[in-house]
Amino acid sequence: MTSVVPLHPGSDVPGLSRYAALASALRARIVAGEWPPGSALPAESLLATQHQVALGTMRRALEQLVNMGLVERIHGKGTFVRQGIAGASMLRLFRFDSGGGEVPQSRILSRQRVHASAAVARQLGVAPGEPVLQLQRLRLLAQRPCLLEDIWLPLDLFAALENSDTQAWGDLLYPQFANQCGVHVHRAVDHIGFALLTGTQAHHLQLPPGHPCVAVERNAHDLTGRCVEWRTTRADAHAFHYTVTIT
Amino acid sequence: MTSVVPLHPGSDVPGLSRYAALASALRARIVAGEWPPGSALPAESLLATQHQVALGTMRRALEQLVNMGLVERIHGKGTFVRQGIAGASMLRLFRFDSGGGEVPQSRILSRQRVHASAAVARQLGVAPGEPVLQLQRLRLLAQRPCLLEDIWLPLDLFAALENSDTQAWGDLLYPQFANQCGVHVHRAVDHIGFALLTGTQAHHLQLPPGHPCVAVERNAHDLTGRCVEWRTTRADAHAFHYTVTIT
DNA sequence: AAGTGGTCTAGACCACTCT
DNA sequence: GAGTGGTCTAGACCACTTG
Repeated sequence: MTSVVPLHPGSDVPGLSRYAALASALRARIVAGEWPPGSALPAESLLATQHQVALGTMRRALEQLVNMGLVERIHGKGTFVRQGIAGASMLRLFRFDSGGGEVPQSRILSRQRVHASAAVARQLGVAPGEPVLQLQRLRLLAQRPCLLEDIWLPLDLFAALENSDTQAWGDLLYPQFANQCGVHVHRAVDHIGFALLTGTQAHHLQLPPGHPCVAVERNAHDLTGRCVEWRTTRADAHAFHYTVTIT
Repeated sequence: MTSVVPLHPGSDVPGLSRYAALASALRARIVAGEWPPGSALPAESLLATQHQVALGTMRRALEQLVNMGLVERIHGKGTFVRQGIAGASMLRLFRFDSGGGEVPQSRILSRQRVHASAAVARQLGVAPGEPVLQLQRLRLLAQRPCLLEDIWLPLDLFAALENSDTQAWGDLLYPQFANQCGVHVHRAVDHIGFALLTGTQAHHLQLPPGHPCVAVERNAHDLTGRCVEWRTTRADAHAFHYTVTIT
C-alpha cells in the first residue's frame, strides 16, 4: 500500500497542477476584494518568490486568470484586476439605421421600489418579497426609440440609485452602477429569444401592437458571481442581427 | 545609424516572436496538406530539434495552433490536425419540443445543378455563372419539420454529390462532404437574422405563410479559408433561443 | 534608471497511451 | 518499455512604461 500522492511534486492541492492551484488562490483573493477592480497585483516576480515557485509557473497561473477574464496584463505596466464591462453591449445584437457605433440616448421611464416577485427573486437570487428597484428605460438613436428595457436591481446594493436624479445618470448604466454603488458588472449572460410586443411595449417603441420583437433576458454578475441585475430588453425583430463563428 | 534589428534574437521574421513564426510556418504546412485532417504531427521534441528551438518555444507554437483551432493535442498520443466540424451545429440555436440533443432526420427535397447567380457567386467566391449544386433540404425531429435549408455548393469540389443517391446520405451533411468529396468544413460563420416565411417555405415547415422565422445565413470554409458552402436555414422564430456570455 | 511583463533556453521529471 | 504530451525549474535577456 502506498499513501495518496499529489498529482505533481510539491503541489499542495491533490488533483490540481501547481499553477492551477496558484490561480485559484489568487482568484480567491481578488474576489475577496484584496485587490479591487482597476488596481494592480504585485509583480509576477514578487508573487513567484512569495509563493516559492519558479517565475514560469507563476506566469502560467496569471495567464489562467487572464483567460478567466479576471485580470489583464499590460506590458511594462503591470497586472490589473479588470474593471466591470462597459455597457453598450446590447447594441452588438442589433443593426439600427443610424447606429454607427454610437451610444444610444437613455431615458428612464419609471423607477419604483417593489417587492421581488417569485420570478424576479429567483433571477436575482434573493428571497421573494425582498425590496428591489425596478426601472423601465427607453433607449434612442437619433431621437428614435430602439430598445425598451425592464430592469430589476437588488436594493441592498443599489440603495443609492433610489433617490438620485435619473436625468443625471448618463447613457450607460454600468458605469453608473460602479460610480454610485461600487457595483462592477463583471460578467453578463444573455438569453436571446423571440416574442410579440404587447400594446404598451409597442407604444414605447413606436411600433404596432403584436409586432415581432427580440427579447433579451440578461443576468449580470459581479466578481463574486452574485447576480446584481436582471433585465429584459425588447427591440424590433427586424433590427436583430448576430454573427457567430463555429470552429 | 543602426540597421534593422529583429524583435527577438535569432528570429528570422522581423516583428514576429519566434513561436509565432513557428506557428505560422506549421500552419502553412498544414493548410498545404502536408499533414491531412486527422493525421498526427511529428512529436513536439522532434519538431523542436528540427527547427533548432527549445522545447518550450515549440510547445508555445503548438499551443497557438490549438488556439487557432487547427490542431488538438492528446496527452500521451500526439498532436493531430483537427477533423472538420461535425454538423448538428444548427440545432444549438433552437429549442424544439422533442429536441433532446438528437440529430434531426434529413430529407433532400431537391437537387439541381445551376449557374451561380451574382449573390451566390459572391458568397462562394466563384465567378458568376459558374456551375454550382443547389440543394433544398428539410430537417425533421420526431417526424415534424423544424428546419428548411437552401444550400449552394461549388461544383468543382462537390461533383461527386451530383449523381449519388440522396437517400443514402445520412442525417448530417458535413460527414458526407468529407467522405464523398474530401471536403472538410473547418470553420463556419453564421449570420442570424429575422424574416417572414414565404408561402412555399411556410408550406414545407407546416406553418402559416408570413409566419415569423429566423434566417441563418452560413458561410462554411475549409482549412485553406475557401468558402465551400453557402446556406440559408429557416425555422420558426418561436423556437429560437440562444445564450451569449459577455465578459 | 528602475520596474514591469514577454521571450527563450536547457534540462529534469511526471502522467498518459499503446504495445 | 517506449513514446507522447504536461508540469516545473532557474536563469538570461528583450521590450515596454514611467519617472
